[in-house]
Amino acid sequence: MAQSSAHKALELYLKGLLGHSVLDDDDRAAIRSLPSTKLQLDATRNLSAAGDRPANVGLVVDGLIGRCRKAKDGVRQIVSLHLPGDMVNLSSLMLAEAPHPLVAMTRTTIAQIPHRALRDLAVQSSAIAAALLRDCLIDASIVTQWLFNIGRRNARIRVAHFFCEIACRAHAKGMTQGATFLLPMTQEQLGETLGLTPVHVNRTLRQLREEKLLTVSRGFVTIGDWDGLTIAGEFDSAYLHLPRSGDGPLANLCTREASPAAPAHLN
Amino acid sequence: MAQSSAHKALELYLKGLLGHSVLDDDDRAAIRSLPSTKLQLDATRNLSAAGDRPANVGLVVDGLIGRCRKAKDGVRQIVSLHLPGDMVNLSSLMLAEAPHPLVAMTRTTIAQIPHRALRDLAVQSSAIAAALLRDCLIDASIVTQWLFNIGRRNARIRVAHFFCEIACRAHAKGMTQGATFLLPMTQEQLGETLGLTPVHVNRTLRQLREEKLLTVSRGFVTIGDWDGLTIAGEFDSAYLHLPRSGDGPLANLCTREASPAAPAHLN
DNA sequence: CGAAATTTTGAGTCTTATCAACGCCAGTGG
DNA sequence: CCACTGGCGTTGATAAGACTCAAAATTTCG
Repeated sequence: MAQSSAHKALELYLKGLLGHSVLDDDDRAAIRSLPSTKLQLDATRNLSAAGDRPANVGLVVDGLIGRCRKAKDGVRQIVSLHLPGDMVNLSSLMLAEAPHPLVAMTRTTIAQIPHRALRDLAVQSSAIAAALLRDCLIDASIVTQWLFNIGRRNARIRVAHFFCEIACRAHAKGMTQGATFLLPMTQEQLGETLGLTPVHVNRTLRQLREEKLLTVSRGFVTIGDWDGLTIAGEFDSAYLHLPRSGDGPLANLCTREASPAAPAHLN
Repeated sequence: MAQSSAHKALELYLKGLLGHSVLDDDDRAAIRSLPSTKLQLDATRNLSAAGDRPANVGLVVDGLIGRCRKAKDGVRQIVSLHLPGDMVNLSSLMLAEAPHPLVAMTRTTIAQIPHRALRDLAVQSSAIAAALLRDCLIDASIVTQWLFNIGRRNARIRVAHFFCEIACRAHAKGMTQGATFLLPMTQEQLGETLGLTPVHVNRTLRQLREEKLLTVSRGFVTIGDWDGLTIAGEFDSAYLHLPRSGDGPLANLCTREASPAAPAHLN
């Protein structure tokens, strides 16, 4: 199972790249055969730095991982979240930076891919280089959206928007079942992501539940009213750069405007 | 003056690239001779979108410009600021995205550089490609820092941190005179940048002024106590990826820890 | 089953937002 | 030269949203 999961994650990652970039058969094969070594991150749900001067990028195989920044007093802000099939710290390939510590939200396994291997690929194939770069830029686009949300929107909009985003991203990876998907985060971790206290997250979730928009229970999110949630979250998925509806069966959740026809999968 | 300023801006931009990347003489010459056309942005200090599907990137020649995101109700969040010698929308080279509207904080002139020209350069020289990429990633690093600040820090820290950052960036470009530099932003624009209301910005600035840390008047910022300001702003310039102290006379403002010896230029 | 973590709820406080008014300053036009 | 104007900065009063502290209820896990 270990080896096969890393393959599955690479396949997922490749699928993501194909959503915004064109890669020929050689490129695809090269990505599929990228070498990697497994790394298990703590079941303790707590902070765990992964390498101080990373010589690897991480591919999430299983679980859920975030990058975070920490203030001296220990307060944290999670600045990005990575589902299985997402790459973490890809930018470390090109920019030597003090790596943001990683937080595993739950027991998480990562396939570490050596910088060396990815660099070789990027040199061989400019299409792969471009695809990786776009992946970085999309990450940045998401951070920008989060900045907007936290800077200008109240707790209810923030929380609703967040679940819209994760729903879209999970759906694009085929990780939703109907209107439900797994999101193993505590309310404290949600707070660290959304710039809120856990108590306020709790109250906001209650409010959204009472409005029949959304239920969160035991790490599972169930969306009760997709249209309502996108309106509550003022959500427009464009910044995620997912393929348009025409591009595949998975895309119809994430049309730019929450079109009435969209939430077919939410029944 | 028109033509020469564009040259000066390119020179400044090149200097910035050299802070984190190695470029040989050919590369430098190629960048210096990049073609551009001037664009004047409004003196009205208000929103002005620059091109819907940009075929250019923008190089700030003069003035101050921001990217922003806007909510339906018109509330804005400025997600990045660009001083003269900074590139705007560089990521549009590689990622076709709904361009963030640009806001000119004051009368601003931009040298528009065609995508085509930059792409050619990047293809010719992988060193240039890498340098441009790093520039994008540094932008993203700044956005991430802002996300942290807005998500987790109160108004006083945010404001102090912001002025530390701008001081460092202006200083790296040789745009400070002693402890003073130009920052032609209204308090409303500061609020849109920091996720605060203009009224609260005003009160926070007063507080910092009373603490003798900082004075803002008529678009000029004067730092009264650099060490105090970095402490108040919990500032560590690492995320800016400016050259270290050893790399040149301009760098000593921005040592990672606000070392007692650092603020030589602030006297 | 019991311990620890997490979620939920309540009460009170604080930071920040909102609303409103006034003063200052630069530019304009008589 | 001066009144007028509009944008911006400043200040006050009040309200709202989010935080803090605390404790109880629930779930998770050994």
